[in-house]
Amino acid sequence: MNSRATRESIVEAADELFYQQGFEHTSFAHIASAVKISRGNFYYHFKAKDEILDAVIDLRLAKTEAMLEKWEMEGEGPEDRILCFVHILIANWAKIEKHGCPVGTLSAELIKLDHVAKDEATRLFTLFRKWLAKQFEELGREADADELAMHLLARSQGVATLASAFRDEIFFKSEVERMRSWLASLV
Amino acid sequence: MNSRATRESIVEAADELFYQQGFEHTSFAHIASAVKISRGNFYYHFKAKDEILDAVIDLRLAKTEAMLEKWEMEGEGPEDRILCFVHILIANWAKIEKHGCPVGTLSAELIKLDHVAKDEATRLFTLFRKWLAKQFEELGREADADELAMHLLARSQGVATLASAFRDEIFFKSEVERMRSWLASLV
DNA sequence: ACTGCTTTAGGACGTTTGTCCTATTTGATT
DNA sequence: AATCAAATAGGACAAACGTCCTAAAGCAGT
Repeated sequence: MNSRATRESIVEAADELFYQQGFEHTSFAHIASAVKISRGNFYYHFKAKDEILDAVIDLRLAKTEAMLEKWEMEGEGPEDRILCFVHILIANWAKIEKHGCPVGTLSAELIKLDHVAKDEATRLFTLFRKWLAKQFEELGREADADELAMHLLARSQGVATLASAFRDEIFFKSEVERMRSWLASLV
Repeated sequence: MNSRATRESIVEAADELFYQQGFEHTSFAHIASAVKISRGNFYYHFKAKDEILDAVIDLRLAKTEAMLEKWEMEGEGPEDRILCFVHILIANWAKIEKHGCPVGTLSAELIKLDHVAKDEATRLFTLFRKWLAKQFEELGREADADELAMHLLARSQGVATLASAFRDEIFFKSEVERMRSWLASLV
């Protein structure tokens, strides 16, 4: 098989498993059996486990960038685009309930492990931060755009954490509604 | 040494280490060297690692209950007491920056591991939830007391997550200020 | 068919993990 | 001083971990 194709299957399987069970708890054997290749073959594509983590983060960064660009096209105005962000929470509720927010939980785990890639993981947050700030600027909030972006980001994180701890969809949806009305109150 | 005293040192060392490096990443050897006892001696006090986790959660539950009771005495009114909650964020900033919120990060890790004790960890959240709801009731918000409690809890979680990812004390304090003015707007 | 590079399989390695076992020490009671 | 349960130390154990090595298979271009 093509080297690139195998590499991509590894990264995608690792991406999924890191999200579902965490980075540290996911072993090479686990990824190998998911991709259906031998353990030894790994080291042809990656020199170490940390390299897979880097590749996974890069993949997530790329996917996120693509998603944000899509919203940039779709949303008719800045408020509309920010609502796109709020609505991924609802769209991904089933996964969030089971495994939390993919950005927040990875970042938290790497911070706890004091892993070298923890700042790389934070870049995922930065992507959303910058994008949201841009929307708030276009909304006429040049002065506090970044502050508002961080505020919304923080609320999403909190909602994801608590909703998955309590497995409470009612709370989840009521908080999303709260964010919408908060957003409406800004305009 | 007294059996109880040793047991307590183990639990306290484990509590600290679980917070600093996570439950899974902390090994028996690590706890043992912190308490300065032999690895083998562990199994006189605990049958398995999970039992230490249970003991750690129980310890945190007890400490939290004591703290909430203290606030119940100290705070002059419900608003004052809720402010006590908000202010632990500031008081614990140094630790939060390094290791996140002790409640949220443990809960998130156990959820990710799909660990049997994950619901036990959620009880820590429940403690704060019930206590906050009680304060909001006394504030005259009987109708939506629990919703407000969860809202405040979620915001604290989000702030802790983001502040530790970005190591940003400015954002941290501005969000705490935001919570205070939100609280004031309720009265 | 042959060659040479790419890709894979499978096992060996040294460590570390949680767990268990047994011998020894400690300390209170007689 | 003798006794005995409580408490500890230290090593043995299999399993799992990340890593490395080598031989074989796949697959082009000639």
